Amino acid sequence: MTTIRDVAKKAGVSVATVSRFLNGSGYVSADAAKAVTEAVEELEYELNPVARSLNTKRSNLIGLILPDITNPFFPELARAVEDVALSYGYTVILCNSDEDPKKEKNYIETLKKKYIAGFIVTSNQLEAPHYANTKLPIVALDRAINEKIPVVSSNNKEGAVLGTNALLERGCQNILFLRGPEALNPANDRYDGFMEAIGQADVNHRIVTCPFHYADSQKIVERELQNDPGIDGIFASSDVSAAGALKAAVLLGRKVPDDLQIVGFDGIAMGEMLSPGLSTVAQDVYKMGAIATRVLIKRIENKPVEESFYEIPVKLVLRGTTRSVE
Amino acid sequence: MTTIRDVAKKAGVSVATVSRFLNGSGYVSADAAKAVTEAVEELEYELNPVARSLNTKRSNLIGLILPDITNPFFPELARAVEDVALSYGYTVILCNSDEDPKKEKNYIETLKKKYIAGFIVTSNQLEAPHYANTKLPIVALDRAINEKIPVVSSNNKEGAVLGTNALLERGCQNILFLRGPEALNPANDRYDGFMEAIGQADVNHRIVTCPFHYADSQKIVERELQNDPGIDGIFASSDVSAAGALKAAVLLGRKVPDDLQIVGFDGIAMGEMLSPGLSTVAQDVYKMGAIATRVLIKRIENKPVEESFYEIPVKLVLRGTTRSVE
DNA sequence: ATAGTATGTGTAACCGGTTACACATAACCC
DNA sequence: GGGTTATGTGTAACCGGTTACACATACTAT
Repeated sequence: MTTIRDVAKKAGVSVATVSRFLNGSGYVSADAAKAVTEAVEELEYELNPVARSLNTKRSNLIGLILPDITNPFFPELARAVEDVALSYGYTVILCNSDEDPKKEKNYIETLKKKYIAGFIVTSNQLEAPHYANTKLPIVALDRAINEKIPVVSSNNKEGAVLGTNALLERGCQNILFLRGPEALNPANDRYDGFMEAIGQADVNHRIVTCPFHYADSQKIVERELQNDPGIDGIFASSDVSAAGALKAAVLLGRKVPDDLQIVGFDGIAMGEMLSPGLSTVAQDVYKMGAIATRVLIKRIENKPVEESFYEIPVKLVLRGTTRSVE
Repeated sequence: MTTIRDVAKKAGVSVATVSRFLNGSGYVSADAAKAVTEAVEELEYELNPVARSLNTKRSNLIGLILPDITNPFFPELARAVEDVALSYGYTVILCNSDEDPKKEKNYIETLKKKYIAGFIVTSNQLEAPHYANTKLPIVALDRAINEKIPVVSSNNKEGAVLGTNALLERGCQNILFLRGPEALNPANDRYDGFMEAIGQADVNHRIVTCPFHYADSQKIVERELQNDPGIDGIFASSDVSAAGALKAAVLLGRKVPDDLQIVGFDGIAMGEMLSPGLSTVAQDVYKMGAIATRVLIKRIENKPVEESFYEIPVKLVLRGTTRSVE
């Protein structure tokens, strides 16, 4: 392996000059620059990032902490993070937290020792003391950790208004709202949006809390549909719940969208594959991940970050579970 | 930050002794061991992995190279890899290759410089010269790179026999087989299995090559169903294709499973959410990932690896797209 | 002419571990 | 008793970079 000393020898300069040239730090004359460039070329020198890390206490590693990559919401996010990270020369470490603060903390400690450059955190934990006192750059998704940590999230409330209105405009008179877990910020924002929109309409509605879990949602909706056969619209706080609702509706013989219309929230790929296709409030997950990563890298590189709160617009995607508006 | 020298001083021994104790290498007396243990405890010393890496030229980083985490097959695999890696003290770096040899190679080179411990490679590229000459431990998924690299794959051929027979036993007389891309080993094995099973039956069949892509599969199947309305069974080489087939069938008004039965291959979570639920030949993706990771870690740690070829059994999962057998 | 600043470079210490080697003592064997 | 081997430890070099500091020269301003 060729080292910086080999390069220095070949170029006839000192290692300090080589290092300065390579890092663009300090003064290097044109002559020296040329000699070093040539030596690097000839020796096919490549800098050893581990050696560098050891004394700069920095690296180009980014930790991506998310609850579970298996949750269909996260792969696209991870993909975005990885794409952007790669384009800036960073490498992504995947950390499934299972929403367990111990696991999160453990990862943070472990990766700190590796001089990790920063973290992107998608966690549902509302309290996160272990993030607060870290000096490391962090960007949060969907959840504010504290004022100093930038947050990227969807415009959840507006999305919920959009989704609710989609059902109202299509004539729903008896709407079931599947509220997400109360511990989740985004779920609460969606709830607020639903309440706002429904408050301005004169229709029946019922609110049920429902985890972002397929089978559970299906069961809950089956029960609700049996209790109240008059339900003609369901707005679910997640696509997975909406898929469960659709399944329940089909099993109970409801005609979707004729007798019952369903709108989900998230915009995961699966929605398109259902029959009928799932109407949903689609988040731009890729964009969220990409922006979060760019902001993180700016912070890592001490470049100015304009804002600390990024709200990504959502988009209503109408497919088969809603009727065309008359 | 406390260093090994602080510990040595506190324990009244040399750094060499501390290092030997910490690594379990060389001789360390009981007295010295005790003194070091106590010093470590008191100083809350934690070894710096970067410094260690620099001269051992090793790390506890594992590279996971896969085509695209967004493909529903991979999240579960990634999850398994991460779980097992974590339990052995390794950390996973996520690499989306897009099946582009340049990207793969780039990742390998980049991570080699970080002294990565090994790679798990899920690639569809049949040729992979850049893996062959690496001295790094590698485990391949679904595809043989060369004789020295262990492979973990599903029992694809047997799975295809299972899936085909499921349709035959349920009375299908005119089966459409959606063959996967010819560049993929697993797809070819599934093709072989289909051919074997169909060869022993006296039914019509037709084979169409079809990418593992939802919308494309849907289009292809729409066309096929229109050309030959007599098709009463579809065996798809992937669940995504099966989902496309199901969508096509629904759009064309075919009754599934009464007039047309469908079986997929993969066992991704989405299959359950479709209506009717997708019958499929399920791979144990988590197990594949877990085994691959364990084998890799054994190789990394120079422990004996029994075999170099692991075939994980598949399981026929019958849901709503097939009838109950009469 | 002279101080002061900008430019340019090299030496050597340092980051925090590992390990080759030298050396010392104890145990074992014939 | 003397040679071998096993046990135990410390010193210092090394992994491959970065950077503080000292020093040298060129340019600018007064």
